Amino acid sequence: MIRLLIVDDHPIVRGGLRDTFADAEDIVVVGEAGDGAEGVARAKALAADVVLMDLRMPGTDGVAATAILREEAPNARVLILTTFDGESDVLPAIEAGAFGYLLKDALPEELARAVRAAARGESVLAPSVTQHLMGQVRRPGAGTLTDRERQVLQLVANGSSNREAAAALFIGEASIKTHLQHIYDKFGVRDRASAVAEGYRRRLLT
Amino acid sequence: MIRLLIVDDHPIVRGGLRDTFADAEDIVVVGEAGDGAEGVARAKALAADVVLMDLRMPGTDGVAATAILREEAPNARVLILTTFDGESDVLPAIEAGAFGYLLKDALPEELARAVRAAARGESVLAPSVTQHLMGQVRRPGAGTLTDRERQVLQLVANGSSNREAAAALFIGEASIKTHLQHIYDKFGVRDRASAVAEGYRRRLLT
DNA sequence: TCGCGTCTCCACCGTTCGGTGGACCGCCGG
DNA sequence: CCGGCGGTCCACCGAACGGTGGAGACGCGA
Repeated sequence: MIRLLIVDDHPIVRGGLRDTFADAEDIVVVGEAGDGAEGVARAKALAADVVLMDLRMPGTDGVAATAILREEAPNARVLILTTFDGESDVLPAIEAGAFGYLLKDALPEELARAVRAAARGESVLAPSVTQHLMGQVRRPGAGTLTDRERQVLQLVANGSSNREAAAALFIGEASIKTHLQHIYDKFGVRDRASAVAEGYRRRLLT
Repeated sequence: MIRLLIVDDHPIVRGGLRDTFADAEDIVVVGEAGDGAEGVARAKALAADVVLMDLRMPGTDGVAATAILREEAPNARVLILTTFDGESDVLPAIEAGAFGYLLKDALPEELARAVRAAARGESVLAPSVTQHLMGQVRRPGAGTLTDRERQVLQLVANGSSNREAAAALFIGEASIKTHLQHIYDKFGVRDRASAVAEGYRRRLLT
């Protein structure tokens, strides 16, 4: 019998998931949690085998909770279940130790299969996620901005001139220009406006 | 008895919603749909009183479906139910004729109350939505770009200089500059980079 | 230990951009 | 019928930006 814990901040989604596993005779939902911290606590207290975890949650989010669980309850296999197939969250989640990454589009049967696979220690990825993951591995580094570059781009998107961005980061204007040049190179663009656009398209900016 | 139709592309969410209304004796879920077009068809066929509609769906999205329903089934009251409290979707949805705008954070009881209110012809808005709506009404028209301005902004986001954008639209460079100035005024920004950022935030750009 | 990546900074130059204050036209609605 | 809005265009100026080609310092991993 697989002991399953559901972690999602939406009561409706929790209800739907609980329902989904009601028919599965080899899976029992041992508990629910509404945020990451609660999820970690319950996973330990209830000795969950598999944790179905939402990514976007108030407070401790899914990635952080997954990382904590890897440390404190290594027996619990985490399955990420999210609405977004946006590229940005996949890698952090997997780095944090998630066993799978599923989309909420998934059919109930797919979910049950994924839970069983995770319980066996196998990995399950949604097709679109697999594709994206391959794309990442293929170009290691390229197309990824450094932390500093992201900061600069965010400031520029918020209306900072080079001078203002420099002041905000306590560095020289020349450094801002260098960072921007590197961003242009990585994105294949020629000016700050399209760099900002590309930043939004790659979901690096909010 | 209130006849309720659920329109959402996620089976899990549909299941959770169906569950939510199982207890309500004055509400009966008469059907479900997985996209906007299907939702419109079912709303008409099933004579739904209230339609609980997700915004983000493949194909016909919630806003489009709402607009069609206003035309073809004016008796059906549409309640938008979405994960995002992002500013961008509220106005289009309400303009399209939605009776309410709720977030999926809502508790089951709140949902039931909202459905009953909509059936009575009242409007229900999530608190954060109300706040945003007031902010919008305060500046009527301001913040909306004209078609031409959107075209210019899109070109700029794609890396065009003023000269290139002018060539693309077969107008003079001076006109591009004028359009950009108007965009800056409307957005409250000072340069093209942050105008592009604002364009993405308002979901005017893709 | 030796690279490689990251972050920092410099100078110079041409080009582009942003700000301002206009102007004219066509169209629609009061 | 006239005002407002959207679209087009003009000139001028200073400031900011983009391009180039460097360079030194640090830390991490091979």
